[in-house]
Amino acid sequence: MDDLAYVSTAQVSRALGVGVTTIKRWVDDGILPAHRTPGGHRKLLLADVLRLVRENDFPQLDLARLHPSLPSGSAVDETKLSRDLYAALRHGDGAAARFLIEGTERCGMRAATLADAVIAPAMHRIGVEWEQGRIDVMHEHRATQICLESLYALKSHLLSQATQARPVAVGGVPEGQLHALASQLVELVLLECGWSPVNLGPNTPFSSFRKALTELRPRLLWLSIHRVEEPTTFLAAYRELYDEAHKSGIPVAIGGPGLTDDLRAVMPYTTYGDGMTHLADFASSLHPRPRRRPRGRPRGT
Amino acid sequence: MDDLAYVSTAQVSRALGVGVTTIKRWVDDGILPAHRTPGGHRKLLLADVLRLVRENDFPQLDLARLHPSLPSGSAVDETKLSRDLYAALRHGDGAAARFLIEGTERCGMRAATLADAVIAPAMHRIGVEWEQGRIDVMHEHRATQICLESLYALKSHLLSQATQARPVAVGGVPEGQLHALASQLVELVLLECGWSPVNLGPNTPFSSFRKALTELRPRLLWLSIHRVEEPTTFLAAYRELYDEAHKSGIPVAIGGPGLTDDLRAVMPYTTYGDGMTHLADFASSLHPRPRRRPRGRPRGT
DNA sequence: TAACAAATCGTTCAAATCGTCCAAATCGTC
DNA sequence: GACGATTTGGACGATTTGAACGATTTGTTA
Repeated sequence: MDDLAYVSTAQVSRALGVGVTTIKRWVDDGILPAHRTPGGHRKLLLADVLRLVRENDFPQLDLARLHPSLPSGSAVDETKLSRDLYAALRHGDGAAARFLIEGTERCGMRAATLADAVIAPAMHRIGVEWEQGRIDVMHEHRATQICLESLYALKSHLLSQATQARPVAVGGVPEGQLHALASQLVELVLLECGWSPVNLGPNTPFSSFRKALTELRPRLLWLSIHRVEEPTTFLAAYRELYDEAHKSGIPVAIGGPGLTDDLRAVMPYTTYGDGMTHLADFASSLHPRPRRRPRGRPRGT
Repeated sequence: MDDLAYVSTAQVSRALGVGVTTIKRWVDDGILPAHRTPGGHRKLLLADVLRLVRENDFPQLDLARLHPSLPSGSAVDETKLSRDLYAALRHGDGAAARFLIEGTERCGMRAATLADAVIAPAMHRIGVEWEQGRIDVMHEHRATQICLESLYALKSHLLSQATQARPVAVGGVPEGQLHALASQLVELVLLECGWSPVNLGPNTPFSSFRKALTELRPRLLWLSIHRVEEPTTFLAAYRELYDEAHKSGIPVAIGGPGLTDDLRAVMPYTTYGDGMTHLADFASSLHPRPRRRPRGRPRGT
């Protein structure tokens, strides 16, 4: 993996839940191997720390803190990540999948990219294998549950950093629709864009969305359409909802594989996107986030 | 955030009202799990301590000494908690609800108690208000989503204490059923009882449960039945599933408001419970956790 | 290149924890 | 209630730990 990853004494001390002085002493006593910079700073090899911690019974508060935040950008191979995630989901390895998905945040990957370039391809492959009869619905459900779990964990992370007043966005999956995964991804993306998403979840009637418009006064409405059973009734109910949103000046973002070209041609909407990246851009344009520049030495932590 | 995940033997001894030597002995006897520093100091995970306090009836003097955020008094008023949770859910205050639900873990409350005495009553009141037309489905969905989110966060906490090999349990909500909340609670309860739950989620066909039996070889199968649309087809499919589980010696635990007395009278099952406390007891009996040796003189023989 | 903030260095020293001993308290059984 | 087995917890010196200090190194910004 990242064989050449160095970590500092402070990082290790935080990860293991002991004091910095103790880490220094362990290095000096030869318990932990370390290299030295010409100036005398200790540089511990990540692999050494992990190995020693696992082999001996060292305390391990949060080994995840040891993983170096890769330089944001092209250093992360999304294709490989997606393939690894697929393999983990295929075998029901929840721990591995969680590690992969939650690791993307540390790598600085955007939630929209995680959705479009990692999770979507992996779940698509699962779906294809299911259609081909090579796996059971069980495997697809298990994979979905594992993804959901990881997404909730990511959301929890983002929520803990939530700060000022955020505009409200409301959305969900209309009635008859079951797939909660997409809506959960939307929630994550909007959260990252500075919104305060209210996910009404799967199987929500159109009337409830209208109710939410008047009660929550959102500045954005999203709908995830996975499949449309009866286009006629769907269209009628949707148009009613859209009209009400339009009257209040609330933009409506729709997406999902249920929106065929034919269907979309007769649907009014503010924006349509076949991916979360599009949604993220649209949401950001509605509510541009203030950005700050870090000062000093923002490495590590 | 979780900076104080590790506690010392002295802290635990003060919190539980026992001597330091006793804590050390418990660790050495494997009653309390702990890591060791290279110097020999024991490092106890706060979560491990809370779990043991929760599962056995350990003395619980003052948990606040373990962590400033813990409540000073050990008496937790579940009724008040449930009422507060209801109010938070009713108004869509996700942050408050999360705080209440996730706080129960720190109070040493068992997951089953959280489910039966806190979440179930609160959601029941929401359901009643909905039936009376005083709130919309929207509010019920929003409340469910908020609960789900908090439960996932709790699960994440429990999962982070990755332990040894655990027996596998499989379960979910059969086809046509949408309520994921109950199945999520089951997952949490089983996790706390030392199992490794695989939740197949809502809307899972009976055939997939059978598939899971042969492929995952679980030692427990759970089914959450929220509503039964067509008793005849339901019964036929269920019986087939039960027979297969029975042949393999896998116990079947069922529960949920969909199981009326009439229905249950013609259903075979290993155990039925109208609450998570019952399930927790049953699961613990199947897979007893390490306990202290019985006192007194060893039996003759 | 110079300036600056943050992180790390080496050192000291008080506090906490270790392992071990043994007496007192507690429990199950007779 | 008496007995024996077991658990408990205080005390001891030896060891480990971690916070504080000023001096130095490191990486970014101007």
